[in-house]
Amino acid sequence: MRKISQNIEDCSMNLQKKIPVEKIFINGLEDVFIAGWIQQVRNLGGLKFIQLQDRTGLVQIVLPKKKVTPEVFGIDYQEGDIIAVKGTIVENKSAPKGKEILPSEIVVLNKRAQEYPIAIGDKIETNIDKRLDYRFLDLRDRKVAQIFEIESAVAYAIQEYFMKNGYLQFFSPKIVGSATESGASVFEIEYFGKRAFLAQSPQFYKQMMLVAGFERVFEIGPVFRAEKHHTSRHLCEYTSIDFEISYIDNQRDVMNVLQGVIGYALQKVQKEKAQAFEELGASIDSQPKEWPILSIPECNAILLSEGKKLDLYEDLDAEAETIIGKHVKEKYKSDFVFVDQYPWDVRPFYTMKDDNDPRLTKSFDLLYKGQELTTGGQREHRIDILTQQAIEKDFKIEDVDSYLQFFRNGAPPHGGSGTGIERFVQKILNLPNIREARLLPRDPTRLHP
RNA sequence: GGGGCAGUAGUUUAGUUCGGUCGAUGAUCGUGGACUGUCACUCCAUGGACCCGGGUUCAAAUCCCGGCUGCCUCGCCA
Repeated sequence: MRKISQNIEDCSMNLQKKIPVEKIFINGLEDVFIAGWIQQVRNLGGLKFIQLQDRTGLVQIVLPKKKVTPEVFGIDYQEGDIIAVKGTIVENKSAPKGKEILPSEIVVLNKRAQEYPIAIGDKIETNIDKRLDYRFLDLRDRKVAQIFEIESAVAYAIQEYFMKNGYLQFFSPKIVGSATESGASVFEIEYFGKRAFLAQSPQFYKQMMLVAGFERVFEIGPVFRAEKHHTSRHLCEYTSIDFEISYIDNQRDVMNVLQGVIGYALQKVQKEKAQAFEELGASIDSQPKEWPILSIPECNAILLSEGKKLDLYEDLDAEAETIIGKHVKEKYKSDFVFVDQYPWDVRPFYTMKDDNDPRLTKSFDLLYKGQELTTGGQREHRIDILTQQAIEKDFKIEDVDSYLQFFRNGAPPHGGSGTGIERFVQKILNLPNIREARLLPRDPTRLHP
């Protein structure tokens, strides 16, 4: 026994064959082999309890002095130690869920070298910035880990939806040579003596792929924004879910895809991560079949009735988004609303203008629970109009020329959208700060770890 | 980029109003001990802190100035 605990190589246990904690009480197992870290030891003298945690859950190991070997009983177990346990499932009324593990053998795979630098669990809530400094330990808290179990499932559901619907997944460069889309907000880097930038969006590459003939493309990847915003909903680096499709009649086709993919992801994650939602005390409300669409003029009318006056050609501010979100929740029982026909003044030059009012566009925002989740719309594919619009937005033609080049050779009518996955997860779980939904956030002051 | 508030043990929190009673509170945690059914146990003992720099003063956790850091908020966005 002692030899084993000192040398894993000699261990008779095959660690890769350990059983996930969530699976030990199903399938009528009698003997189990599990491994994880010690979440807590409760020592009652002649009786000890170890709460053992692995990725999938928590289980109680019971150590009655008279029923386990002196070796197993005598080990100085501490919170954070990594142990492997062979044992028998025993039933006991006072055990959690009525079942616990009586160990025949315990191997300490690694002892902790210090106490935790942050508090894990419900007793004390450590501040978010300190938790982020020690994110690897913060994630030992199931409530934190479940956020990323959900994010992982969301990402997978989205990929699955797109793949099933004939989209091409592609990967665009994140080091780019020009920063035309939104000059002020890019990070500048040095690239072998040349100026380069971190991609602020895959926008141009998505469109390039459509000109190439792929018709339906998507990418889930990092984007970078050099904005010194101090808010609970912005990051300097986040993960963008982007898609772009050809042969659309108008922005409604983009909305349909968006409702399809977001709706699918919600439905799937709710089903597959039911346990996580339960542990987090979160749930997803059912949504109407058709998500409401409100034009900017319609939104203005609603805002006016709520006592808030906004210029027709102005962007919705945070307060306005909240009001609209509340309105559609009450009226349509929907957490989602498309705000359509955004003003031209607040949209990029490649946005297609509205057919009837050139001060509006064929673009929209998708609001989720009163906050902007997605921006999308139809893009201008006609080279002469696109060129004109670039000039209108004060671009020098030579700066956008490589982009305009796509459209000189024929581009189909097209559109698409971009969604921040962290914001999506934040809103699904009603997290107070987007940093909770980003594993290792980058903001204007945080660069580590 | 603007505005507001804050920084006290490993974590968290009281104390700052009105400088002295602070040799700094409580919880959690660590260490030592007791306990055979705990439920992020209980009980006993014990350990550990005023963000950094300058200033005012007989005296600074407390007041002033600067810096750094954090939180909230607005703008902008996803």
